[in-house]
Amino acid sequence: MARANDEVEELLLEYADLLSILSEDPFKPRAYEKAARAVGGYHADLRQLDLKRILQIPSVGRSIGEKIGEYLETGQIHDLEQLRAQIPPGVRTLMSIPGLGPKKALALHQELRVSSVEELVSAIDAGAVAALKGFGSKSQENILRGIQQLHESGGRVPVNLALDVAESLLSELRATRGVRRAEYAGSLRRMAETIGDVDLLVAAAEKDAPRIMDALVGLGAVGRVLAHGTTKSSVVTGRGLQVDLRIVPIEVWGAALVYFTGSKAHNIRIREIAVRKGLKLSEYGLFQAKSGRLVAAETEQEVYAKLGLPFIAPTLREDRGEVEAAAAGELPALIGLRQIRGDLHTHTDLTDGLAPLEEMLEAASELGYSYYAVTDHAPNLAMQRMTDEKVLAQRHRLAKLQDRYPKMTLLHGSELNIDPGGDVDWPEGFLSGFDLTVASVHSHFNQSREQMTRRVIRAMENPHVNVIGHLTGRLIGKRPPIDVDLDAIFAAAARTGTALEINSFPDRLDLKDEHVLWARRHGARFAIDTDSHAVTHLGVMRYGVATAQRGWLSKDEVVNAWPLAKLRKFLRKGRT
DNA sequence: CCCCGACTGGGGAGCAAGTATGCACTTGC
Repeated sequence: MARANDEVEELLLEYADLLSILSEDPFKPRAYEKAARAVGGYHADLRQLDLKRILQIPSVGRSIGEKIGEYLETGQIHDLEQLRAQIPPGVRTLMSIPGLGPKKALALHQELRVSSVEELVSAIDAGAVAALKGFGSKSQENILRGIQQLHESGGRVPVNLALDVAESLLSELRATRGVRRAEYAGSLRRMAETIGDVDLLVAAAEKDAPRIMDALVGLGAVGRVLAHGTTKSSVVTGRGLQVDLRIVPIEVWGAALVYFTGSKAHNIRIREIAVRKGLKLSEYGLFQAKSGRLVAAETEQEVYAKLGLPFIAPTLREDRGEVEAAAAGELPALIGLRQIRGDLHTHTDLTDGLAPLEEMLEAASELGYSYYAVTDHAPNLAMQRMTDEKVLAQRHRLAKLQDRYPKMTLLHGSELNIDPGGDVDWPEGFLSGFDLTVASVHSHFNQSREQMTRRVIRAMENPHVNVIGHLTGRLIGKRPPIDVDLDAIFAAAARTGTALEINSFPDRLDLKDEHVLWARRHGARFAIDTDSHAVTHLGVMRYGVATAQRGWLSKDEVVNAWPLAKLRKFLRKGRT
């Protein structure tokens, strides 16, 4: 994705890392990190901004602003090149090994001339690392394990997998004597798209803590124990996922939950508010800075309230402006799973789904939906072997099945294929026979940015295309997103009355949270769909809803949270 | 380095665990 913001974000992060290795001042790299995130998450494209406007981006001051300007003009940053000349790229990679920070990475580079992961392994094998001050045999073991872990998974797993692990561990912990409460926190509670490690939080009395920790490390799913303390332990599951457990007194449950849910950036932000109010916030509570008197700790609501803020939903806690919005009383009324009235993108075994129509409908009706769209693939995706006759027969069958579901309106649709030129299956006359259509890119992913953008916009301009399915086509960890001008597409979506899908599949999550945030600024509408190919898939809706929450959506912006009449009007796209 | 509230400089989150070291430093959250 060639958005200048993303490029600059990456360069600033690299600059921050190199500074943290070379510089004594810890605040300097932190300033670059903060600016990097601010630029990456900024709504406007850097290339459209002059220096004056760039300086208006929060956390970007004179020095960083000039570097951004230099990059936009010349394609590189002189100061960064200088740092790169001092530190080989491999040294930065060393810092991604768990247990190795900037100080130790620098020591390895300076003392042993180690500048890559491979060289580090050789140095350990040769016994050179053991001779180094600050490294012992245990450090070496940890480093070697860290390298292995790094190679195995890139370190992160899809959110659904982490959730499964967390829920099964929690149910065992909750059955342990002395456990008053047990929840997951961290990026999982914020429902980030991938999870690096699972954070579990348990409330228990101090005397029970050692036994609970022993219970955790003894669980069947636990493979390796990284740390085993009385209030804090870390283990790795058999499948390589790290799980951290903290035990806190029940009296400070709320403060601890806030703290361990994060994000780090959100915590720093609310801590700053505390400091300004003469308070001190930690995982043990909110205190008067001077007297040390406890102000709040039992519930998250109390902690936020004493900071002068309403409760902020975990999915918003990314320091994307939620603290400011909360302070101003302008938090969105977030969409919730219960507000979803139907699914608008699903398949059956008529094409590549696994379950017959009847089974899908039965499962959908059990979810309490008030409408449900069947959208099997259209003929142009040849491998699906769809024909006009088959799809018309399905429509007839669906109409007959409607009698069984007095509370759920059955909608007949299709997932159309957007061809390289932006055309879709079937002429207008045939398309008008559907209640709705979803149109998606399924091939020719490598078109130029211009072609791809034109292609998608052309599809949106079709009066019979209602939803753009999984816009970027990414498969997390497998296939990169297509290269398109998202800004132009989001604007066209709003203009043409075409909904943007939030595909709920955990390996897609497409649009992703940042795109949702971006698209809603254009006034776009969204459809949170499961793209179900089996009965069990209908349940992934929760991940799409979480993504929508992370994109600040309220039900007004989500077409499948609308009553049927309002949805139908939207689907007409201004046609009469 | 950025931000803020000043007016030329101060503060930036704070804690536990682990490791190596001899009570301090690094890392990670």
